[in-house]
Amino acid sequence: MAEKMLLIDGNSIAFRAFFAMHNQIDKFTNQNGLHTAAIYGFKLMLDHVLANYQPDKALVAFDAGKQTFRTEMYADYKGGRAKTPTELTEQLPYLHEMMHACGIKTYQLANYEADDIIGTLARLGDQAGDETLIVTGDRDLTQLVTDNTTVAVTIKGVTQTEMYTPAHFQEKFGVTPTQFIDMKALMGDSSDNYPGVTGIGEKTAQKLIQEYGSLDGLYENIDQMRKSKRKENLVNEEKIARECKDLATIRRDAPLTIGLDDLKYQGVQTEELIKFYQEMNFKSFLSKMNVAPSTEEATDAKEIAYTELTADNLDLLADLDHHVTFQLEMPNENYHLSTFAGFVIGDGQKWLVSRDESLLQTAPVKKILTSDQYTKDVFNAKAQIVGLHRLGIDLNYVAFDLLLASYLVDPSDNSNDLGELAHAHDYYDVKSDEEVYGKGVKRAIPTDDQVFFTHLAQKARAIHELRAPVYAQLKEHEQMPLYEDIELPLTYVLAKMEIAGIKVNAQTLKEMGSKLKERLAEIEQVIYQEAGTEFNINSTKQLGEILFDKMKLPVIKKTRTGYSTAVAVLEKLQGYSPIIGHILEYRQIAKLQSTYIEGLLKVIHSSDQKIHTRYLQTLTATGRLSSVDPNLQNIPVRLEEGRQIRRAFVPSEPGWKIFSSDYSQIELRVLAHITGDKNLQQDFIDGKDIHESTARRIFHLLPGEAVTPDMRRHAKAVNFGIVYGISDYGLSQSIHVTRKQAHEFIESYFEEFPGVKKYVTEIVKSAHEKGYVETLTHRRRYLDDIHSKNFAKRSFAERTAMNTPIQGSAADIIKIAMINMDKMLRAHNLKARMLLQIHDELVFEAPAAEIPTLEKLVPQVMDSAFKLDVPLKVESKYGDTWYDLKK
DNA sequence: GTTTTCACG
DNA sequence: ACGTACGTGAAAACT
Repeated sequence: MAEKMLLIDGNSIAFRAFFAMHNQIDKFTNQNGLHTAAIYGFKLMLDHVLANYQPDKALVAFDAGKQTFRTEMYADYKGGRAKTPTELTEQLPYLHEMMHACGIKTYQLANYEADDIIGTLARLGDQAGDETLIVTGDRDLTQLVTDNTTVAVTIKGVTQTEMYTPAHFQEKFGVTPTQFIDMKALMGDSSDNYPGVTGIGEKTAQKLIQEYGSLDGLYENIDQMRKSKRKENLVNEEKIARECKDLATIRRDAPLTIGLDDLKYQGVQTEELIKFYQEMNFKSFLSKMNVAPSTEEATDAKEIAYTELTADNLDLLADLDHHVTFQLEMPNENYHLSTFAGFVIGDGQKWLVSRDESLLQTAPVKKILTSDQYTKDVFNAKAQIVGLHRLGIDLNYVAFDLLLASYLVDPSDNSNDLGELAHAHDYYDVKSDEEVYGKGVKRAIPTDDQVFFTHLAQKARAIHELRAPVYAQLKEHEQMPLYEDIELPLTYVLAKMEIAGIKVNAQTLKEMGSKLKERLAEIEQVIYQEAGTEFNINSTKQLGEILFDKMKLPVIKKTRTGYSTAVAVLEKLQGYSPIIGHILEYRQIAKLQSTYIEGLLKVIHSSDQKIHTRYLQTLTATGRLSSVDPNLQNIPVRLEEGRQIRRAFVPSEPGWKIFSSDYSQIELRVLAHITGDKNLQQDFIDGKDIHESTARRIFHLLPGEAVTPDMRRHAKAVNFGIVYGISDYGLSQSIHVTRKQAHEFIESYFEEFPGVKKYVTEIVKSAHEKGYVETLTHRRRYLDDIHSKNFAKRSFAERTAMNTPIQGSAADIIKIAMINMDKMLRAHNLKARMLLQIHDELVFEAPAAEIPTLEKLVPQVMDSAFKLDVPLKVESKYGDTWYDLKK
């Protein structure tokens, strides 16, 4: 029977793995100072391949040493290569050890390279009718491709590969795998250090082989070739070419001492692998296997005692300490709708668990959750508040929220899973939900009490035990005020907003929907006419074929997978055909229809005709909120057609209005404050139109001269660019000027605003030194790529270093305003409710009679949220729907 | 599950 | 020369 064989080029994969992880090389060492990055990367690759390929036979081939038959033939073969770093060579013996633990044979053969071992085995496999996959970091091995042998070459990192089949090979190189060897004979190989024929590179070699079929064919017909320097070289260097062909050819008849029968894949030897991981200090692999990192800790770490709480033993609650850990378990991440699976409550000594959420409504439990006599530690307080609210319980006096606090310590640690987050804190005595509940369709709460209750108790224990270390980190980062005075109080405010929800008129949406549907059908027909065929307009692939293959429109931009058909591209094609305009119109309407009409209709709660979004408080890298299920922070506003959607958002009570206040230019004001730039500050203090005054400065206008609309537009783009971490390229794209002009705008800006220039230099320098940047409230973001050798990655990190303090500080300010606003509404006994936050805007609903109060109060609270060196400006509007807002 | 596109600040 | 504007979420197509 045909079997599947996996052949791995050990040295080249180790090499790739080592350099893929090179920028983190110091992170990967074990207890004995052994470097382990290549071993780690190798295992990532291996797991990836095994999961996707599932071989019956497997082998990792290694080079035996520097001396091979090739170096005998040609002394300089692979000469001139830098010495392999010892940090890599020291890892090779352990790779053999790891492969053994993985149940995979390793092999090397004196005088031969790994390539030849693989070539020979692949031939044997072909003859036996096996299917073979070769994994390598070296493109040379693609010459082994046949109908039964596929070669996977790593692209970047180690898990991404490019699969070479005969067809793909042909497409890529325009020749067959065998012909490719002849190409190499002509063009040589600089990394293996053999020369080929003088003056012939890849393109010429390809052309010649395509023309003559092979090296032999070329030399048989060389007399007919017209006289040229190239012909002269080919004739003079025939011997070299033939030698190079020999060097380039991978042997398929190496004298192996093993055969196919020796390659059976044995599967993982679990105990051996665990021991190996522990020796290598591979914590993440260990935690995936549910094993603690070191042998001592591994013993019985998972054991935990718990008691099942029932209606009959509620008196146990009275014995609890007054500082408890609590978790209401909701299997669905949307806590507005999730079922309840059970809960755990305890104090570090004793853990009480139950599947019966109705026990929460009994007096003793309810007292603990609501009373100021008990402080509560939880994971995701907002989810707990909303979930308990649905059970009629007002959770209060939360002290520690593991999710929220961890996010402040490092916002990139933003897993919503308690187990995963604990693992990130090097705490392993708890599993992730995915491990216990499964994923996809198989996800389910375990029916086995032991399994479920253990998981619940372990989660609670993890919260309890991580409190001290996480608090310590918050203190070290000077983030206690951010946590205690901003994020934790904000959680209650957000919970209140989510619970309140916003009323949406389904009828309005449906009516708009049917009109849009008609228009879509019309435009669709027109497009089919213009294209001369029917196709799926939503498919970028099909659309690309129509526009660029069939209609031969010029290709403006390509994506990784094909033609780009994005708006910017289509706009450039406007003049070529009326179809472009129709496609743009179709896109716009289709977007409204699918995302906003149908999307919003799906999430209106039937019980109250409201939409209850969830704000994610622990997701963004900058400290902004995000909004999901649905996203209410991207409801259309810029174009009138889309803006109409807002007509459906209405007050939830008769006689009420929608009221909204937004910060004007908050990010530029924050920029003026943080940079201390006197010119920028003065413009804000003087209450100027900031884009206009920027234009005035950067275009050096005299007092009487007018700012043209174009000048203002350009200045506005420069201002945006400054906030984003400007680059001349980015600016040139946004305002359609040359890169040189964009560069001049930026230079001029920096001359006029020297404080901003100084800030840009200093924040990047500081980010390099510290590895992170901070906002006004000590919110922190780490920039791992700031030290990258990769220009693109490093540049991105540098722009981020500029942008994050600005975007993040603006987020801090509105968060403070929200907390203060919530207090004010209560202090003034107002019925008004805060419903939405859209980064620089707060949306309320309120009785008409309260509008005058809000018009004074909201701007007052928002203005004074944070004292900057420049004034904050707030503008308010109100109306009968979210669409109808007027000043 | 990933890619492309497009809605928002 | 490199290769992009900063931060998000959702839908649809494709693999």
